[in-house]
Amino acid sequence: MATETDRASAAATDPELACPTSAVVDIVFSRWTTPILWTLHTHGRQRFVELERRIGAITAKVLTQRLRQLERDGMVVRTYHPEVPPRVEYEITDLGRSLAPLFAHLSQWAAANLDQVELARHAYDGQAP
Amino acid sequence: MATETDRASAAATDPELACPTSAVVDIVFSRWTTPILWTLHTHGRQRFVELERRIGAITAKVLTQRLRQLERDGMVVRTYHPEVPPRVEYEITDLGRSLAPLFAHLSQWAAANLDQVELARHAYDGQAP
DNA sequence: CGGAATCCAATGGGATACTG
DNA sequence: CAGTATCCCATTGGATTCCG
Repeated sequence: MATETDRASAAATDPELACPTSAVVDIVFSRWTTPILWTLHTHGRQRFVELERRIGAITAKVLTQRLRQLERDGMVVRTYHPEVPPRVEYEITDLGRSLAPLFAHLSQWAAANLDQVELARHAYDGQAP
Repeated sequence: MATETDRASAAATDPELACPTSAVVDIVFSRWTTPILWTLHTHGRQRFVELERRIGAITAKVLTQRLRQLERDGMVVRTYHPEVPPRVEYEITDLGRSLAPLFAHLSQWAAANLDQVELARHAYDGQAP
């Protein structure tokens, strides 16, 4: 709900006016979302702890938050198994999988240009400390 | 400088271990960077105030910060003209322009799938408030 | 196990005022 | 004009504890 409210407040404070990609960025490129989607994509359906361990540096709290957001955006499905101990599994959806070419494009750009960024940084840092 | 230090601390706390695209995300998809690059790409070389006005909601402080970062990463060149009043022009570099296909891919994905995200959100919000 | 709740420190970003 | 400096608030994220 609150669709037009969202849009209104977003248009008031967000960069969407100046850039048509901003909406996607907020959905897909929030912090930790790419590692989560990547892990779910490459390792398939898995439990909460598995995700936690594979990603490594993330805390349980933040992982939960990001998974909730991804679930709400339709990128991930959460399956709760009422057992003892409880078991929860996460899986990437077709919508989430549709990002795969985009991610490939991204890592391709990285492979081709990341060293140029490094060079630019060294040049910038080395001229006026 | 501090390259290996950067890498070490990044590997300790960042999601790079789990996702090869994280490095790019930090460079390209930080807040406000896509509107800035988009504006520079579509309107060409322009002054600080022009950027400020076109992007709209951004403050001068934040715009300066982001421009500095983009300059350091080699995405933007800053040209200072020592006049009165001073004049500063910003322009996108070839490296920055190399992101154009990626941005196109992004907005293409948005056009095709953003409504699905909306639907997922409504479904999620409408089931268990 | 998979969280939710609480507390707390760090960071980011806005508003304002000032300067070369 | 193009910032820098300062203050301040809101949000984020970490650590910890507790629960079904």
